[in-house]
Amino acid sequence: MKPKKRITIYDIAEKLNITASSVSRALNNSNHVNEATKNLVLKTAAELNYKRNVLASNLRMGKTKTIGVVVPRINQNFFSNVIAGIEDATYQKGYNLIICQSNESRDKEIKCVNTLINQHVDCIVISVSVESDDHTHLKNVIEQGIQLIQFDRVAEELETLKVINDNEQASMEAVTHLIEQGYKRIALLEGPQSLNIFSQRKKGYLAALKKFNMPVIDELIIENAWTKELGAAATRKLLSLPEPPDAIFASTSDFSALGVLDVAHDMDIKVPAELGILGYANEPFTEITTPSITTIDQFSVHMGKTIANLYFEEMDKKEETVVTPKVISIKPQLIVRSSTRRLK
Amino acid sequence: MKPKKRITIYDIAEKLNITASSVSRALNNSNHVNEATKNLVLKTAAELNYKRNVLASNLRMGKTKTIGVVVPRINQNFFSNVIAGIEDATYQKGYNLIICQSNESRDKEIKCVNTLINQHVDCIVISVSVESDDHTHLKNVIEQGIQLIQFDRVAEELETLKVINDNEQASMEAVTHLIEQGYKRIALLEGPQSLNIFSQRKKGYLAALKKFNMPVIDELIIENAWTKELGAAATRKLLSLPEPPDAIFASTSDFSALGVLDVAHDMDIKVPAELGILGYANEPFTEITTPSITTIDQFSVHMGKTIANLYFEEMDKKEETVVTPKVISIKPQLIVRSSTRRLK
DNA sequence: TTTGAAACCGCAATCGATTGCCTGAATTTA
DNA sequence: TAAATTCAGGCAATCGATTGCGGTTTCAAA
Repeated sequence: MKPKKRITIYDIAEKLNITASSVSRALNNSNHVNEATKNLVLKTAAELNYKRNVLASNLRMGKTKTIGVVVPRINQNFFSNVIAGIEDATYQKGYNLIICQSNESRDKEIKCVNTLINQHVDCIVISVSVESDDHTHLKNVIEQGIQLIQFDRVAEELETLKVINDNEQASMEAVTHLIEQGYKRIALLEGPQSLNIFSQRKKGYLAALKKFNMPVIDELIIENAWTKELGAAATRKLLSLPEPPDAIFASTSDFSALGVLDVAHDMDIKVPAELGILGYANEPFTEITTPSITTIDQFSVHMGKTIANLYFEEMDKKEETVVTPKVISIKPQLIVRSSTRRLK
Repeated sequence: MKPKKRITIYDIAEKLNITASSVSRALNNSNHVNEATKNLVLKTAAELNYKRNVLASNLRMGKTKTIGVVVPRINQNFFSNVIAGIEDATYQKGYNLIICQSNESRDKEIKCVNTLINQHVDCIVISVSVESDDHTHLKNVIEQGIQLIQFDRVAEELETLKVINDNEQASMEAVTHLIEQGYKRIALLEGPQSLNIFSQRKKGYLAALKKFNMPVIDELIIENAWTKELGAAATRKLLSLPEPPDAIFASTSDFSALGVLDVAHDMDIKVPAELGILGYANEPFTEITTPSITTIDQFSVHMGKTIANLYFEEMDKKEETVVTPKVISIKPQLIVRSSTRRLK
């Protein structure tokens, strides 16, 4: 209960009859100290169990070796994996992570970003919320000279570092797979088109249809079906059409694919024979449903590590004048499982 | 690219021809400033878009309004939910969260804790790793005057604030349920007994058997079966016994229960008719397996909020001399699903 | 008009670490 | 031997916000 007094450089200085300046230089391995004194300082620092006061250092240096992360939800598999990846890579370099969740609310996102700016984090990593249409708060980050890295859901018009998935390509491959399995009427569950990831996935869907000269049927495209419940509702609607689809690509998430599967079970529709189901994100549960769900893996932990490494690379070359807003695109992988495999 | 100069209290002071002291007092709503000047300061602060420099304030005040969280793995459903709960509750009070993962390694756990101490966090929230047997690093936290809150997996001998589940009670209810469903030979998959949570669950298992005067059969208790793979291996061993069990309580996690289910499927054993399966943690996937898995919900998000609120309560009464190491126990809830329901 | 007490506000120190500048000593070069 | 470097280390300012102490002003009571 009596907070033990922490040892400062002044304590060390006093003990060795030198000034704090020299102690500081010794601890920072400056070449303006005698090798002998340096060793002496290091030795007594260890003896006294000295720990640098990070607060003081931060204030003086103006940087905090801290990275702020803003995600819609911490407890969503994709995001917690990305965070785990970031943590893993940044930890090794002695960086800390401050985590915020925007809860898909623009207001909270703005507040989170401002908090992080106030905390003087060295870098802000963000995946924007659905509501987020205006991006002045992100521009603020850049104006403050804080490195900004967007991932997954990004504001495309902002020229920042970005780490994204090639959603369009993945989506096209997914739909191609469905077509190759002989599905003829492929429905699409789409998410809010204001988010780049969802509009890209739609593009991929359209591209695949075009490639195979298949018609785009408007009634098979359902807007805003990005939760399990919305996915289920959309499925009921689709399956009651005069000409129902024979496959549903839940491009928004595996959760909506799960909603599709539930409804199929309820209506006694055979998957994959009568209905193919394809999700997105490779949530752990997709492997263990009956039938298991074909989906797309986003390499989320790897994505986190990539983000961290991108930051460190950018730091290393900070003196270079040419600043190119680098975009790293990770190619997701189609994981074919039982819910769409009806050939062979 | 030109980091906009931030406004300080000196800028405000200069503009208003007063000293920084007064500005500071005005901003902190001290009653040692004239109401008029206070308003003037507030007004110009807003005009100049002043933001308090948190680093300076932290240094001066010696506290950071930051809570450090150490968990074995961020991307494990239970922990990410607890974190989400903590974040939710602390955010409202203007606190930040620094997150670390120990990866179940004692070394990394120690390093994480030391980092958090160095960062002068106001509170450390931790769920210890499996490897963690020696707890001097936690004692350090207390010595530094930092509030320590343990949750879920706790070092019982340390007198700290704790938020835990009543594992024994939950486990007993679970086994009671199995017995009531008519299962006669109930196996237990147990985790490392060095962790309190696992030994408590074993106690509950034993207590339930005793209550119903059922014998404890050693060969039905399998040590160290706390992953999906280990759970599967244990199940193969159990089911090849001369007298195999008719129910398996995977007390370690739903993942090991999933391993059990997989093996049952492979061996064409009917669940729940021939084998009852009971897991722990109410992972999302338990609801969607075939059959769905009976499990125990730990109210993880609520647990996170409880942790945060406990901290704030403790802060409020910090002046009081009597410091009682409070323990909050949350009663988990048995969720009965298909994998154990064979009556009615 | 004097006294006393609030009420305001400024001064200067403090929280520790860092760093530019300067001085004196040691060493090298001419 | 004198001049030019180099090297070590000290001084003091700095990063902004906070706060104890003391001084000045204001206003009311005597």
